Amino acid sequence: MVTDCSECPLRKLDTFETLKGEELAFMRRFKSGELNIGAGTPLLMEGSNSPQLYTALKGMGLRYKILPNGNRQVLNFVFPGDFIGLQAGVMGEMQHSVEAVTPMVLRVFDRSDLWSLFKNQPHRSYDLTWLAAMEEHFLSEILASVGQLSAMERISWGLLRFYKRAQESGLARDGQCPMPFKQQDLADALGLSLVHTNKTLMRLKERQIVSWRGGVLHILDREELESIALEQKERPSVRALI
Amino acid sequence: MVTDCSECPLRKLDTFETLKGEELAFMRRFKSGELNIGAGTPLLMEGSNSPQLYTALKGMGLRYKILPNGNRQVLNFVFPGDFIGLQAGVMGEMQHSVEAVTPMVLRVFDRSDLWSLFKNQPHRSYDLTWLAAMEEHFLSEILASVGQLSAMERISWGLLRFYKRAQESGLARDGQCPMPFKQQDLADALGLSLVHTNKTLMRLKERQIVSWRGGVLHILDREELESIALEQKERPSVRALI
DNA sequence: CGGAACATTGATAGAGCTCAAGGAACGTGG
DNA sequence: CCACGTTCCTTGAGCTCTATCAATGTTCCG
Repeated sequence: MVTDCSECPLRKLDTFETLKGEELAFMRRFKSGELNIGAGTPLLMEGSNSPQLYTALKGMGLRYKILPNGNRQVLNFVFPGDFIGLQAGVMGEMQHSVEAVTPMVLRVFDRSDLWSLFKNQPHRSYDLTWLAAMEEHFLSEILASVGQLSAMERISWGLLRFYKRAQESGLARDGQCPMPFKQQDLADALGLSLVHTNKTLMRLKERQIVSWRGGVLHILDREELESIALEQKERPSVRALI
Repeated sequence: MVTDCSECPLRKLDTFETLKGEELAFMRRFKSGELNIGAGTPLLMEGSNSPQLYTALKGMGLRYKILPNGNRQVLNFVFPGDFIGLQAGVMGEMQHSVEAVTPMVLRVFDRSDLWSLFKNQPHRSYDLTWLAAMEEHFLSEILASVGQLSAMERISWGLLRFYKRAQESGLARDGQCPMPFKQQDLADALGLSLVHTNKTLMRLKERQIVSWRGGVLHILDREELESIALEQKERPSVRALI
């Protein structure tokens, strides 16, 4: 069964208007299919020139870079609703890799349609730029955390951030959300070693601040977690007023 | 004297065509003036909702975030030709601050014109998205370095990257380029302490690999520097083929 | 039941931080 | 032109945090 465009996750961007008839028709032509992949499947590889773009509909994934020394930096976690491959679409080549961590369902777009989108759908192209700016914003937040926080602060920040992201995607309830990643993934995302990540997580568990077992993350003491993570302010959710 | 649009740095993006008459006329209307600021002047503040966008014409600057604990993460260095404020333009609010480090000359654009650009100039709006994707790409490279490299590797990588960037901007010759930043800036960019940054720089100087004095950076042994920085491959410079 | 993948724990070493002080460069005012 | 303050750079000492190494537990699946 193919999800209809009128309920596409990308559309959550439309805060000031819904798709008009003509636009909707365009988007229906734009999409080119749906893709199911298993856990662990690589979706895009660094250096590849994929002819396809994706929107994650279900499941979770991982964006990462492998460095010349073999180390892996996880750039972020892919949630349902995320757009994948904009870089390749716009720059001609992926600068990082993406792989599925759970089974995923993806909406597939044809890259060659991207230019016609810019030509004919200013609203959509504006949304794309907005998306790119958002990703840039999130990356800079991660960079600031990895660059400036201690291990305990980073882990707390990372878990909190993940939870908030899950909330926005409607995946969280009662202070818990799915967390299908490995400790190694979190370590690679925060620039910490696996062992130290584990020990830090242990301390958070002992202190009854979080629990993370069996692929489920519980936030037990959000206030405490926020104070450790140095997080006060909410993330911006306001659209531009143009 | 006002720089003419036909020699605007933004135009270096045009690899497959130059501005046609109509487009050029549009861009001339788009720009709204030129701005001179002194060294140390804050240009945009995190949280501000600036009605202006800028293109750096001359001078250098710094993008950074201040964390709740007072630490500063430098996101990157601003070179001539860089676009400043796209985030605010598209998201409605800056998520980081920008300040001049040398005296700067900036081309000023009016944010309210951005939407008409999307509506009327698909090429320009495509370029903007490309720009945002490029910035995302650079940020992810920095993140990977900060997250995964040792201090010596990071410093080498940072200097090399800076030099390459200067080369692209035409600011480098004979293995040297201007480097008007402080060691503290580099330290904050790479997530290192000032003291350790200094000691690591000293070792690079002793080994005759780089020299950095009086605001000028010399790359003395580029091969060695590249090998320490784990850099082999060139950065991508290919435009999308759409 | 056996093996693979992942999580946990302890011991040890070293990279990088902090503190503290001194030196160099540079602009400013007398 | 020199004294002086400020800013930035440099260096040493000591200590902490985090990485690494090496086992042992645990879970899950074939």
